[in-house]
Amino acid sequence: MKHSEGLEWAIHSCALLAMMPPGTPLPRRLLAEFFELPEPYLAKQLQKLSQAGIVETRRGPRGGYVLARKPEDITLLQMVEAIDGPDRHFVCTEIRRCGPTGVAGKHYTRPCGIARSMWKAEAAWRKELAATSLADIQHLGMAETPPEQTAKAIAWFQANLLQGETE
Amino acid sequence: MKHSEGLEWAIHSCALLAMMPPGTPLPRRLLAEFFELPEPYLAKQLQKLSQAGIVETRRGPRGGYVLARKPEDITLLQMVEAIDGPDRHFVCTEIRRCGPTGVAGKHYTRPCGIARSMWKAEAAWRKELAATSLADIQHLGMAETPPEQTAKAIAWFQANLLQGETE
DNA sequence: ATAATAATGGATATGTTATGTCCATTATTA
DNA sequence: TAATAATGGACATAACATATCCATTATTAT
Ligand code: SF4
Ligand code: SF4
Repeated sequence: MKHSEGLEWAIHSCALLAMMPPGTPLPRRLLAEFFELPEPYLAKQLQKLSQAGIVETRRGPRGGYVLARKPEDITLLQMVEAIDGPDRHFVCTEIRRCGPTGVAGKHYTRPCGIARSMWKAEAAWRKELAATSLADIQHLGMAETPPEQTAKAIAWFQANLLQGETE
Repeated sequence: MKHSEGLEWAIHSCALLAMMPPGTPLPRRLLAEFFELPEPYLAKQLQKLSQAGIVETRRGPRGGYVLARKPEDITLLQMVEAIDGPDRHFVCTEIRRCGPTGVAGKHYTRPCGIARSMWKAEAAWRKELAATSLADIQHLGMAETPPEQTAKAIAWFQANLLQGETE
């Protein structure tokens, strides 16, 4: 019971896209290089973000990924569900119809106290995620990160984007 | 990202123990038979519950598992952590020290906005689980389950317990 | 004491999912 | 037209959940 690593990568990618000046798509090659991640696998996560409508893609030269909406309009829940799916974590397998005593099956057809309690807790989790936007995450990060840090990262990307250009 | 099936079994086992009249230990053989689960694997989950101090064990004939505390004093969180462990679901792998730009590593040493937002949501989940007791779960279930259902389950166990006796 | 019951914990096997890689295709731009 | 870049399917590998087995220890009844 832990989140996939791909989720971490996806959120980080979004956070990066959010801090780039608008109108500059980042190709996944640079994203992978920046984080030192395996590019083909990162591609999977970015595809999921794309399918979920969180990022937009530009194909061809000077293409890459851009946020589809403003950071304020992208919630943590949307990113999490894009990668991990919308399914509940606690699954009721009906555990052989809740006991062998025949009658059981008839009456336990609706979710019982166990499932509902677990799902209620998940709802609290989702609510918190839905209340957090990508912009909120940025602000939290800013409070701890010196501004020149952000500038350096942006500069790195712009330099590497240009490199492909001039050669 | 979903809970192990073992968790479902463990909670169900606790719920059963809770509705049994006190002082009657249930051997795992009957628990497994009741739910039609593989006994050796269910044993693993019960061992975890035992190690966590949620159930107590009686070895030998007429032995089995009993709740270690009153249902009001056993929370859902305790059961979940007994099975799935206390670790956080979102793990920060430091993702190559948060970027290649050298400086990054120095400043990002503390959890950033991403990790803290994810962990905040998990805290909400845990809080909800901690606020739910085994007794609460029982009451929720009672509201939907006819009383004769419970009686039948108890009777089934007592009959099977006696069976071993008389032979 | 002895035999039977029952949990324990280590070792091991199997299956499923997450992780990682590769490639042919499509779309876009210079 | 050539180069860039995302897409999606197929595939390989690693990690983990699930499942089984067995020797051991503790307890109770006889
Ligand atoms: S008791 Fe509840 S959680 Fe368990 S199988 Fe039945 S409906 Fe599902
Ligand atoms: S940015 Fe935050 S979540 Fe990501 S690796 Fe750094 S501290 Fe961990």
